[in-house]
Amino acid sequence: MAKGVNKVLLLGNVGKDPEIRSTAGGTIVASFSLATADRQKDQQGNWQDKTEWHNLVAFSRTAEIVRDYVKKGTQLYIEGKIQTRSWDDKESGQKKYKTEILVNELTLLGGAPGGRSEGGSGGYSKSSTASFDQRTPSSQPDYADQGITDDDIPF
Amino acid sequence: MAKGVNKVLLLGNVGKDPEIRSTAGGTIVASFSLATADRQKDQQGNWQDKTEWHNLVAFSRTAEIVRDYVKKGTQLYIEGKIQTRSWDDKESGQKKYKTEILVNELTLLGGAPGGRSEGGSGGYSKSSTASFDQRTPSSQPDYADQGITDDDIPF
Amino acid sequence: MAKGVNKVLLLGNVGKDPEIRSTAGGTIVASFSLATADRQKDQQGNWQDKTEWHNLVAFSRTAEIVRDYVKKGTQLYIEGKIQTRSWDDKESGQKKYKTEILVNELTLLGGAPGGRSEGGSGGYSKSSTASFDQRTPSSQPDYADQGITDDDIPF
Amino acid sequence: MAKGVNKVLLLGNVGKDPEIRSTAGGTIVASFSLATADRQKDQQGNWQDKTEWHNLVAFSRTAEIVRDYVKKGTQLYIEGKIQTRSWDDKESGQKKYKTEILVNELTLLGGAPGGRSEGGSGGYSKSSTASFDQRTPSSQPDYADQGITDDDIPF
DNA sequence: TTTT
DNA sequence: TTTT
Repeated sequence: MAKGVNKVLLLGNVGKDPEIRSTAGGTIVASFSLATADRQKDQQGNWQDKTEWHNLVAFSRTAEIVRDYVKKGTQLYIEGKIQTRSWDDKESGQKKYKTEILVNELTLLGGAPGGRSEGGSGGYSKSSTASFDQRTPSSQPDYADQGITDDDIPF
Repeated sequence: MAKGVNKVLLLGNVGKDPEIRSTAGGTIVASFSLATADRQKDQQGNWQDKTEWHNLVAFSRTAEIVRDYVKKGTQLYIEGKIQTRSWDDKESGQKKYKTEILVNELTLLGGAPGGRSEGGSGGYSKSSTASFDQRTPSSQPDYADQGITDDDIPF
Repeated sequence: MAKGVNKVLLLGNVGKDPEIRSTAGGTIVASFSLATADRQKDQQGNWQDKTEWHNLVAFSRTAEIVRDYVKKGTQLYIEGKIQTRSWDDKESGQKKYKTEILVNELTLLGGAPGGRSEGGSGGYSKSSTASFDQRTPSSQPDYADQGITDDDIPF
Repeated sequence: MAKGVNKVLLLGNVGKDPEIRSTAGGTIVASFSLATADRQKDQQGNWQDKTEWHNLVAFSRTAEIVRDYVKKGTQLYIEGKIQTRSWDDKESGQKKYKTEILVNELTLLGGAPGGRSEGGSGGYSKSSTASFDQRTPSSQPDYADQGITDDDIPF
């Protein structure tokens, strides 16, 4: 029986090809960003588009679905929970925080140019080595860097 | 018509008395933290309680309700959206991020020791000047510090 | 300030072209059905698809969006609330109930064959006169039949 | 992987003591009604309270929690999905429909007069034989009446 | 009645 | 970094 509620619902487009890793214990981990577009009125009463970026993480079976079906541009509906991880930045000595959405459920909506029906055709690679999230500086909380073990997997 | 979905649902207890401020334009702003309790199985299969803390912010009418009815310990259900603000830390020169929940709707559930019907009796102060969230270091993004103007209010 | 929560989130496909009407007071009303697909394990442990049908109703601005962009097959995400209307069946004298989702927010996801960019091409009519929902017998609760006035519009 | 979304979130108070039954296969079934209060403006611009009643059903472990902790007046937050069952009314020969919320998750909020900490003291009985929902006429879809077998349990 |  |  739940004691509280911590639920997030997002519908938007994936910013980059997901990054797939494994923990020492063999659990698959998928990380990716999702953009949600918002239409809101500005001070002048004009409608403005505003994009909010979210950091998402998925484990195990959900991570496999992400690995197999999700890429840059994919339109996605997800349900998850908010989690904030913290760590000590080695450089500055400051405590740092990263808020992520742990994805529990996921519905593919297609919608991407060259979308999921594309079949992995040329000029496209899932094993992108490009840095996934430029917002996070060098001292970012990488699961590996933090010596994440399977104790940290939330189930 | 919405172009995406960015929705958060939280049910939990308020960590401290909310902090109430105003923008230069006179918009009331309420900031507070909310703890959501989670029960999940650990590696040994035992149920573990885990608390997740969320930073919430409310504006205008919703902020007034927070000011008038919400305090430390209040049990609350809220709906809102995720927003991440960023700023340059003056000390370290690093870019910093703070993820907050912008509260749109709020349902009071009572449940606080000496709850909302108490009427602000002794030993208790809403105008707490104590640092609101110890997790955030000295270089935290204060709306005032960042020269927040009414252009930043999201409506 | 809300006193309770009554929220519905649906993502699925529209079953028929929406039916558009107006109240005596000129409020536009859109009615349509939405199918949500579910995948669940049966007794033998096999995955089974199951479709659930929902009756949706939208008013005013939201109804205009439905009228202009939604048709048979459109993939849609909606937020709304559950409402059950009741009336006395003239034939049987029994009290009858119809549960509907009052749509507050709506996100178009395209996805229909000959989707929303089609532009109303041939063999297609919004002003379908076909009975909208066969599940409801002749004594159905039609807004007009019930002498719905603008007092009944929930805002 | 989900193919659609069918999600309901309710926060309100239980109308009567839940009705507890078992299927032939031994699955526990709990049925109860939940009232959600809404505050909305009427035509004159005055705030009006409006109560919406929902029929809820829970199975297995969730039904046990309902049996053990939920009674008339209990304040509850639930998550579930909408399901409409249909059957042929033996009397009138008409097809009838009943929309229910299948409860997946449940958070107790207490709040009831003589609430969940009461311990089942006198003058109070969970095994109420009183008709559960007066809105439903004599030809209501009872799980037993319909010869519900364990094939009908949705998992 | 939808859709994949 | 996405998308329309």
